[in-house]
Amino acid sequence: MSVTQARKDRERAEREELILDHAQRSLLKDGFQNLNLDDLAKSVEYSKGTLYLHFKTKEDIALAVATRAIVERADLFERAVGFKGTSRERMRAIGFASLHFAHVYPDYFSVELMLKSHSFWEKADPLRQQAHGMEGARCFRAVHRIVTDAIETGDLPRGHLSPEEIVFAIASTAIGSHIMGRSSHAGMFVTQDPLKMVCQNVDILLDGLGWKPPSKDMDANAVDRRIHREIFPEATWFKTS
Amino acid sequence: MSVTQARKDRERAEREELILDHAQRSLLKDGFQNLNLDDLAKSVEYSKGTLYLHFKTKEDIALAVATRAIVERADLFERAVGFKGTSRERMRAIGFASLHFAHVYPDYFSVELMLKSHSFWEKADPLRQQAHGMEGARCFRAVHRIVTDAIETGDLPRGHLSPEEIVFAIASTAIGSHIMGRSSHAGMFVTQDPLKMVCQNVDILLDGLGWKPPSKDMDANAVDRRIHREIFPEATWFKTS
DNA sequence: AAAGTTATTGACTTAAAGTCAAACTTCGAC
DNA sequence: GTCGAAGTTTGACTTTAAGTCAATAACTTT
Repeated sequence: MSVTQARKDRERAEREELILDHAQRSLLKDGFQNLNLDDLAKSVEYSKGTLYLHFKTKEDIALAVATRAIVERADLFERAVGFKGTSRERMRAIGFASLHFAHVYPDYFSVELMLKSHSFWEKADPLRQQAHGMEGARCFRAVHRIVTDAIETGDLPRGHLSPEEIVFAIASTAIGSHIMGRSSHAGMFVTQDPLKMVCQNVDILLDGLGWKPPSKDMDANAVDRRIHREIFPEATWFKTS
Repeated sequence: MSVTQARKDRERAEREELILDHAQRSLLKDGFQNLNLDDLAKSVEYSKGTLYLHFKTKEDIALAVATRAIVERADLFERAVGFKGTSRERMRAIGFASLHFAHVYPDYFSVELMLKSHSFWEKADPLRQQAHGMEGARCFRAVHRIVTDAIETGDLPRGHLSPEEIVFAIASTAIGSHIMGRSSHAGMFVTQDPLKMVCQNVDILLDGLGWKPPSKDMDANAVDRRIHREIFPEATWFKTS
C-alpha cells in the first residue's frame, strides 16, 4: 500500500466519523424518522452520493451510530469490572456505568430496539451487523465475569440458574427499567429520578438471587461515591446525595 | 339521532374494525415500515381516501391497532386479578396473562416502544392517544391492586418502597424480559423458552421484594395448571410440563 | 324526481430514499 | 509540464409511498 493510500484511508475514516457525528446529533434530537439524508449531506458539506459511498442505507447509518455508542458502553462496562470491591459492589459499578451511558445517549435503548426489528436489521451492512453483535457480547461478558466471580467467592449461591440466565435476568431488568423510565405516556407516574429506579430495580433482583450482601446492608451512596471518584470521574451528572 | 344514523354509525365502526384487522395482519407480518396504505386500501376494498376518513396518519392506524391489543391485555389482567388464591398466585396469574398476550401479539412490545417515541406519538389522534393511555392505566391498576392486597395481608412486607414503585419494578422486569427474549441478535443465547424466562425473572424480583411465599416454596407448575383451567382455558399454547 | 347533502374516490402533489452518468480530481508516464 | 487513465464526487433523476382534495356517486329530503 502506497503512502498516498494510507492518507486516503485515514481521510475516508475521518469523513465517516464526521458523517456519524452529524447523524448522531440529528438522531438524538429528532429520531430516525426525521433523519433526512439531503439535510445530513448539506450539514456535512458532502453530496448525498458520498453518504452512500460509506453506508448502504439510512438504516445502515443508524446502526453505525448505535455501534459507536455501544462500543463506548462496552468500554464503560469493562472499566466497571475492574472496580476494586466486593462482587456486589462491582455489579453496582456496572449499574453506574449503565446510568452514565444513559445520560450520554438518553434514547439509546429505543434505537437499539428498532435496530433489532427484522425489517430494519436486514437493511444494514452485514459487516456492521457483526461489529454491533461483537460489542453487545463484550457488554454481556463483562457482567458474566462478575457473576461467575460472585459464584466462585460464594457471594452468589449456586442455585438452579445458570450464570447466563442470571446475566439475562439482570440485563432484562436494567433495560426494562431504562425503557419504562423514559416512556412518559405509561399511564403511571413515578415521581423519582427514572435513572435511580434502574439501580433500585436491579438491587431488588440481586436480593432475589440471594446475592450477598443484601442491599439493606450496603451503603449504596458510599459505594457510588467511590465508584465516581475511582473509575468514572467524568460522570458530572452524579450528585453526592 | 335518526334510525338511519344509528345504522350508519354501526357500519362505520364495522368498517374501522375491518381496516384494523387487515392492518394488524400486515403489521404483525412485516412491521410498520412495510405497512403500505395503497395495499391496505386494496385489501379492505376501500379507497385510500376512505382510510383517511378513519385515521389521521399511518401512525394513527398503528396506534389504533396497538390500542385494540392493549384493551385485550387489560381485560386479561383484570381476569387475572380475580383468580382465587394467595396474592403471589394472583401475581402469577398476571404473569400467565402476560405470556398469553405475548403469544397472540408476539411483537407487541417493540411496537409499543415505537409508539411512545415522540416523533411517532405526535402524529396520532389525541383521542386515540388518550384511549391508549387509559388502557395502559387499567393494566397498571390491576397489578397495583394485587400489590396493595399483598401489603394488607402481610404477604409483602412494608418496606421503603411505595406500591407504585413496586408495580414499576415488576412491569420493568416483565417488559425487559419480553424484549430481551425476542431480540435474537443480543450476542447471548438463552436456550430455554424466552417466555418462561419472563416468569422466572419476575419470580426472582418478587423474591427480592420479600413477597411470601418465596418461589422455592411454591409449586409453580401446579398453580399454572389451575390458572389455565380456571381462568385462561383459551391458552392453547400452555403445555402441562 | 329534482335539489340538496353527505360519503367516497383515485388521480394528483409532495417528500424523501436511493441511483448513476457525467464532471471533476488525482496520479503516473513521458 | 502535459496528457490520458484511474479513481472520486456529484446532484439531477427515478422511484416509492404518504397524504390531499376536486370530482363523482350515493343517499335524503321536499
